[in-house]
Amino acid sequence: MERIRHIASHVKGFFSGPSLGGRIFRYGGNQNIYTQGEPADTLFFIQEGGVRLTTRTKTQPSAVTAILGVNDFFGELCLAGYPLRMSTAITLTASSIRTIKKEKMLELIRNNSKAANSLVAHLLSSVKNYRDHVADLLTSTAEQRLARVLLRLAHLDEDGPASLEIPNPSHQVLAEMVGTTRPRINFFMNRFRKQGFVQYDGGLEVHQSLRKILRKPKNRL
Amino acid sequence: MERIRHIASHVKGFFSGPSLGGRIFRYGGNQNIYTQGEPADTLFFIQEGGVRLTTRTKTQPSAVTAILGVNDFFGELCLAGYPLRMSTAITLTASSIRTIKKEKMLELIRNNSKAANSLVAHLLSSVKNYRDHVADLLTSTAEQRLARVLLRLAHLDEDGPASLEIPNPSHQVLAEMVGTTRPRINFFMNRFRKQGFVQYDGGLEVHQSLRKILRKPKNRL
DNA sequence: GGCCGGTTGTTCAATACTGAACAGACAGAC
DNA sequence: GTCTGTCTGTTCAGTATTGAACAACCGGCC
Repeated sequence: MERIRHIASHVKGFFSGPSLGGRIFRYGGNQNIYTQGEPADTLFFIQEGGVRLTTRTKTQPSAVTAILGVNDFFGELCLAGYPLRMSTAITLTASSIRTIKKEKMLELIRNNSKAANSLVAHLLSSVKNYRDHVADLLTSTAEQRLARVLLRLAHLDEDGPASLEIPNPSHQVLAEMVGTTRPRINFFMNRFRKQGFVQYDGGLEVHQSLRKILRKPKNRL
Repeated sequence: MERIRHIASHVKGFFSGPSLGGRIFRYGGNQNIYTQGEPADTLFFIQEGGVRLTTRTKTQPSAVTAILGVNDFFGELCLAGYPLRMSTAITLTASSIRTIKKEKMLELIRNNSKAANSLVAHLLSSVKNYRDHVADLLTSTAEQRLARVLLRLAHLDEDGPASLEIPNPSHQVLAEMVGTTRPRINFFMNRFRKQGFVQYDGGLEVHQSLRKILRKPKNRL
């Protein structure tokens, strides 16, 4: 007799099933889904593609707080009663995204314990991701953070082992993901190219060898 | 007739009630609760005091990924099936902390929809906090991040309006919270003192005027 | 007393990063 | 075509930050 040992992957795919009845929207790359400050009463669920969440603050430049892929939620903060979007959601690539009305979701998690479990599982893994991201931001150099962002973007299309074409974000957007300036991004990208870690023929191609950067200690030219 | 509009504060205090039956432990300041890598099968809930979560990585210095206060959870990742602690939990001040067995918690959220709601509400607010933290790390200077950490620590004892005594963390720990080096912390603390933003007589006293630092643009000596 | 470990205070050269500026490429609008 | 906007590529002076080092202070301990 198996006891339930944890909330986990056996419910992870729950929201990709057809049981939700929400509508599905298709977007091109780099398209706005919602904007910070708009009224918020729906959640979104990524069926295909990728999304970035950007947060503006008063005095500071804007920052990309999350890079999301297939099976990730966003806009979920409206469940906690925030009436307005806390960030701006923009697609990274062509995406298909399911919308779920907040009320429908609340009803689901009240009446369907599988749905509740799935939501909790997602939120827990989301918390873990953010924690890792914070640890990364506190300890890594800008170069390493850029490497991580590129590898993350590459894995949104995950398959090939050696190298991957990725959605082509502008240096400005990369700067907001990494927390640095555009010239700095340009500088690092050139260096990555010279070292053969990325390639630039039409699209951008990220090699797995870029992982070397992550292991590099903080010094040296 | 009121419909339920969101999961929120009406269930936030749920876990501070006596209904859980978990044991309550008391700790002094700066005491280890659990260590990264240990087996994980309990959650913790802060009744009183404060806790920091620290993450070690292989090559990098360690980083403080969360500063938690009253009514916050930690150790919750075991619910998602991680068998080992992903970080080290250490008290900031004398604290009283309720432990809840993972199995008990799973049972609770299956059978008690109020408990499930409370957990989801907590996780959502946790996600929001992490998002804000990430945005902060991406856009602020080390000086501003230190100011934020000090203000956050001050609010753990929240009451007085003008200035607050706070638990006295070493410069080394502050460095791990801010993501910089100890000499840098020392430099900023001296500057804060000269500007009258903090005071140092026995304990550390943080004035609300420290908030000015948060509004300061990036330049100038 | 002396020793120890952990702390603060401080210096410094080497390195990382910012912000502003300017030029060229390219694509769509008119 | 030309204008406009957005992108890459690049330079640079000024500023911020690192990492290592050394001195001094303290509390506990033997």
